[in-house]
Amino acid sequence: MGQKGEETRGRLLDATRDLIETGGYFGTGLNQVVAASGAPRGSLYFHFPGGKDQLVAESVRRAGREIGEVLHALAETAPDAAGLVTGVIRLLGDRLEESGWRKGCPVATVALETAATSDPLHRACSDVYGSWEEALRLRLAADGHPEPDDTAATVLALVEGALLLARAHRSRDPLDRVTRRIAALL
Amino acid sequence: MGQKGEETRGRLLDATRDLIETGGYFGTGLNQVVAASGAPRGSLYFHFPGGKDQLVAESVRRAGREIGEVLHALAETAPDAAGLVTGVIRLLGDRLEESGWRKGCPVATVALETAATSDPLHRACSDVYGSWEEALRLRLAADGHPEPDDTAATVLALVEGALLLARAHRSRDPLDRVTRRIAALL
DNA sequence: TCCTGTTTATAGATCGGTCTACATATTTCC
DNA sequence: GGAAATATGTAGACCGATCTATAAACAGGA
Repeated sequence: MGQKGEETRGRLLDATRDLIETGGYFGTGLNQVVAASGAPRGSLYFHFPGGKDQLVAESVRRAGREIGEVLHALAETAPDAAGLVTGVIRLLGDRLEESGWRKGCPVATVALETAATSDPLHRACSDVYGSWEEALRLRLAADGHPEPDDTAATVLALVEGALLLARAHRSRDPLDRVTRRIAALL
Repeated sequence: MGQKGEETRGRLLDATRDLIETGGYFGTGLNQVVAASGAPRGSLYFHFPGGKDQLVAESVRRAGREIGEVLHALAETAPDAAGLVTGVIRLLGDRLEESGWRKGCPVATVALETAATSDPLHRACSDVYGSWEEALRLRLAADGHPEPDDTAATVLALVEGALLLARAHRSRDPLDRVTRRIAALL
């Protein structure tokens, strides 16, 4: 495989991740991916023989892993569950605003577009959300929360919904409002 | 304008609405719209000279109005805010499951895809979400809720997030979990 | 020379959008 | 009242651009 090969592969995944976050699965063309990554067209199909689906699925999983790591790090350092959640929202809000309302949740758009059509992509998105929810659940359970399962799902839904609304309105307002009311759930 | 013309126009909007709900803006081709509606290609550009953007924007607003009417009807009949929210979730959940996880929120996918790129589409999505939030806020205020503004935004985010997760997992589970925890916010 | 790992070039389909021709109402004018 | 003129839609072929995917050519080391 070689070092150069791995690097090209990584550049393709990073470029894909950036582009799908803004435009989703159908809104991102492989021409854009090739142009943004600097890799030649054929390399894409060498590294991802499964084509666009494989490329996007791996990008989704990679993005999910990255955010998952941030989540775990915050879960270690935050004083309580409320601090964890508000910390995540602030971090994601900063990223969203700095990117000009382009970068919200890297999974959401693809998840909605492919929910009913593509099995491998649907599975990738489902797995990522599952892992995030599990991270939340663990911290809630460790804190002795009475309903860790339902609350983890609810908090994840709340954060995803707030990110969606923030992008739709191009404003941090929904994130701020949700932050102010989150304590009622925890 | 004529009766026939209005009917063709409506068929185009309905077909578009169905298709974008499943595949989003970029995932829906005008060929599909033309095929599904039965209208010829020329009629599309006669009724929607603004092209795809105008067609989709009007479809989003129409879908938003329809759900808004359901929301207002439920706000009149539900005994309290909790009943209103759980009623909405049950209704949307039924629709989602019956459609094979295709029909969640008719606005969400387009909102995410076009948040940073298309102004008219972004505005249409933003307006629809704003109208739904306002309907919630009015009912919360009428019930004497202490924080109607923040809570309306939070509840809307929660429902949208739960619909997103339900589609991602192809399961009602997130909707059920959120329903069980919603009382803590109201 | 041959194989492995890349890269270029291109194929074939589909995209959104425009064009002209045609059918059907509706209005105008004698 | 009835024909001519105008407005309102319908219909589908067609355009260049772009899409994903493949096939053929290329480089460098054993």
